[in-house]
Amino acid sequence: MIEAPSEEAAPDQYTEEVLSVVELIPAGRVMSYGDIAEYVGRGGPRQVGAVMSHWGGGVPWWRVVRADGRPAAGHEVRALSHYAAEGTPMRPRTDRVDMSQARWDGRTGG
DNA sequence: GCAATGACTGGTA
DNA sequence: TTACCAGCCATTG
Repeated sequence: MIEAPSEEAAPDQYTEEVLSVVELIPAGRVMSYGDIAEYVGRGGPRQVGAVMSHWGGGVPWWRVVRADGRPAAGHEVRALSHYAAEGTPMRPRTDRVDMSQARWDGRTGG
């Protein structure tokens, strides 16, 4: 169930798709904007980011990072706290996620 | 239709 | 790692 963080207008089906994917990302794993865009099969990474910017407040947005492993702009510190709490594979000496391990393929392992 | 903007992506320096 | 450029898709003015 996706609900708005405030009395804003209801999201479109595309928005529900994106938010739904973000919600099913397991802890300790992440997905890039481009991956989600392909997962839903609609729009592109910019559209996913746009949806997150408006409705990301109701989903584990920190599990959505850029292709480089960097978290959302303006929320890096917030994301870092979650990564440490979920045991997300991070790169040493950097505040970025190890996409080589943290990148979720949309499957729980099988 | 054109120009500007955006929680993006890949290549090059 | 950071900075610049070109490409991509949709929204807004």
